[in-house]
Amino acid sequence: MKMSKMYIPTLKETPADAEVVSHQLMLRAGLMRKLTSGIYTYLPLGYNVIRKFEQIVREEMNRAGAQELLMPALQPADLWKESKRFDDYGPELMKLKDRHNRDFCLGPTHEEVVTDLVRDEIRSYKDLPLNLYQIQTKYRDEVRPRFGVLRGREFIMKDAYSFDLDQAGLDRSYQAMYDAYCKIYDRCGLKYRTILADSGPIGGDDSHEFMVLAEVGEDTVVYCDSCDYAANLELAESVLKLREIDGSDEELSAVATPDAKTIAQVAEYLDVEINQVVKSVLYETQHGELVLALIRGDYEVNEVKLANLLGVVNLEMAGDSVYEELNTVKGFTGPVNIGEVKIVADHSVSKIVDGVIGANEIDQHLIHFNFARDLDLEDTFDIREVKAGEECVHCGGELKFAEGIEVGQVFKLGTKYSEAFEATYLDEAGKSQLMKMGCYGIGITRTIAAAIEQNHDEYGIKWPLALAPYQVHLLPLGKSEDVIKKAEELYQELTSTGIEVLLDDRNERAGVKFNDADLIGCPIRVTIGGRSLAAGELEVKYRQSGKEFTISTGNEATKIKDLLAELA
RNA sequence: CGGAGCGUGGCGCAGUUUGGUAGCGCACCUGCUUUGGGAGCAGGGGGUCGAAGGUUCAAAUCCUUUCGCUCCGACCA
Repeated sequence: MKMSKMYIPTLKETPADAEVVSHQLMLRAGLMRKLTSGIYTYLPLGYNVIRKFEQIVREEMNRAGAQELLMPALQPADLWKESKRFDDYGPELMKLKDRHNRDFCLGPTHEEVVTDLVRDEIRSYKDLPLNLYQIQTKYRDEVRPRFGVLRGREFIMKDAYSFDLDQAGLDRSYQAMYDAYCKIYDRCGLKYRTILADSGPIGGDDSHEFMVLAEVGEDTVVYCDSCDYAANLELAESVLKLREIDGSDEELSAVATPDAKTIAQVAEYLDVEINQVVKSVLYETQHGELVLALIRGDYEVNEVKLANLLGVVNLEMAGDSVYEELNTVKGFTGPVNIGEVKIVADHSVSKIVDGVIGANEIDQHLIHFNFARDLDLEDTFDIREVKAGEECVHCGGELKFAEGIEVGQVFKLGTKYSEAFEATYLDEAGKSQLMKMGCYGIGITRTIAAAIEQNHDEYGIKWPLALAPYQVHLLPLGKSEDVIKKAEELYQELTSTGIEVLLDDRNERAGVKFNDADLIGCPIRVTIGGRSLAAGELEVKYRQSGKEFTISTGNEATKIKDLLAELA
C-alpha cells in the first residue's frame, strides 16, 4: 500500500487521555480513534492488524474442527430470562427496549443463542460432537471502561461453543481448544501463561485463562517459582500455617476497646498478636442473605472464594442498615450473639483458643474466644486470599505475583445451559441425554493491545511478524528519480510475490519517515537513499532487534523474501 | 456507585484566582529556500471557550444546573 493514498493519521504528541502504552501507541500509530468512552473506530491500519489476528484464529479453529458461523448481537431478553442470566449477569449486560417496549440486550457472550439453536437442530448422537464459533463484536456495559481497548464496552471477540455426548467427549473438545489456543498465541509470538481460573457468571467446572504477562495487567496471577502451578488470585491456594496457641480456658468476657475499630488497633490496644484477633466481615448476597465471614486477623477474605462457596454470583459488603437491623456496630462485629446470620469460617480460625472477637456493641470486644467451644460450626473453609511469599500447596515452593492481561479463556460448562434450555439428543438406545457443553473465548482487540504492551519501545510498536499490518516498510528518501524509480520497482516486485509492503511515497523529509516507520513498527524497514543506492546498496533495519545492515542491489525482492523467512 | 481532575480551532495546552472585544506550539493552506532522524522564513484559514440558565454595562473567567471525558477505588473477562 502506498502511504500517500492511505489514511494513517499518526500523532506526534501523546494523547492526554491515554494512560497505558498500548492505548497511547494505538492512537499515535493511527490504528484507531475513540468515539466515546470504551468504544473505538478501527482505522485502516488497525483493522489490518485485527484481520491478521482473526485469520490466525480462524486457521487454528478450523484446524481443530470448529466451524465458523455468525450469530446476532441483538438478542431477545426472553432467552436470557430462560437461563436466569438476564438478572444474574447483572448491570454488565447492555439492555435495551424496542418500540413495543420489549426487552432486548446486546450480547456479551452467546451461550443462550447457540444453545437455543442447537436444541432445535440437533436430535441425534450422530450429529455430535459439534463445535461452532464466531468472530463478532460484543457488548458489555462496563462500570469503568479503561486502558483503551483492554477494557472496552464494545470489543471484538472470538467465541466458540462445543457440544458433546459425554464427559469424555467434552474433555477431548476442551483439550483441542486448549491446544489450539496455545498454537494461536505461539504464532503471534506472545509470552503467555495458562492459569486455573474462576468461571465467574458464565458458570461451569474447569476453566483456564490464557494470560499475557505485562506491566499493566488487570488480573493478578499467582504462580509458583518452582513448579508449574499458576492461578488467578481469585482462586489461588497456599499452604496455611496454623499457629498453635496455648490458650487459657477462661470464659468469654467483654472488655472495653474504645475507638479500636481495625484489627491492628484492637491488637495494639489489647496487646495481643494480630493473628489472635478474628476478623468478622459482614456480607449480603444478591438474594439478601446475610453472611458473616470469619478469618484470622492477618488475612483477607477472598470474596470470589466466598461467593463460590455460597453458590451465589454477587456478594457485597453489608450496608449500614444491615448493621442497625442486626443490632451490631461496624468495627465491633463478632460471631457470638449476632442473630440471624449465616457464619462462614476460614480454616485459619479453626485452631484459635484464646482469640479476640467483636462484641456487637460499640467500643466492646470479647476476649478468651475459643472457636471450637464458643461456636457451633460443623466445618471451616478456604475463603482466604493468598499473599505473595506463601508456600505452594503442590511443591512447597514460593508463590509469586505477576500482572497479566487475560486474552483467552476456556470453560467446561457441563450441562448448565443444556439443562436450562433442554438441549438433548437421543443416544444409541433411543434415550434422551443432555449435551455436555464447553465454551471458549479469545479477546481479539484485547490481544492486539496485549501484543503492543509486550512489544514496544520509546519510539513505537515492534510488531511480531504474524500480526504486523505490513511486513516490509519501504522508505525512499529524497526526490532523486533513481530512488523513486527503484522504490516503485521494488514495491511492485515484492507486492506481486505476495509480500505486504507499505511504501512511504509521501513528500516528507527523512526524519518524518523514519519516525513514522518506528511508530508504526513494521518488522523490516528498507531504506532507499540516493547515496547508498548509487553505491549499489539498500539499507535494512529490523524493528524488533534493531539490527541494521545493507543488501546489494539486484534481486532485492528475493533477498528480502529470504530475510522474512528468517524472521518467521 | 464513592473520591479526584479535566472540557478553550484537528491535537497538546495557556488564559479563569483579580470579569473588559480569545492566545501559544504542532497540524493545515500559499510562496520561497531546505532535503538521511519530526526543517527555516514570510503570508493565510479555522474556535457558539462542552451545554443550558442566571448575575453584570460587559462572562472562557462569577453563580446554579446539566452532559461528557480521564484517573484512583469498588466491580469485572
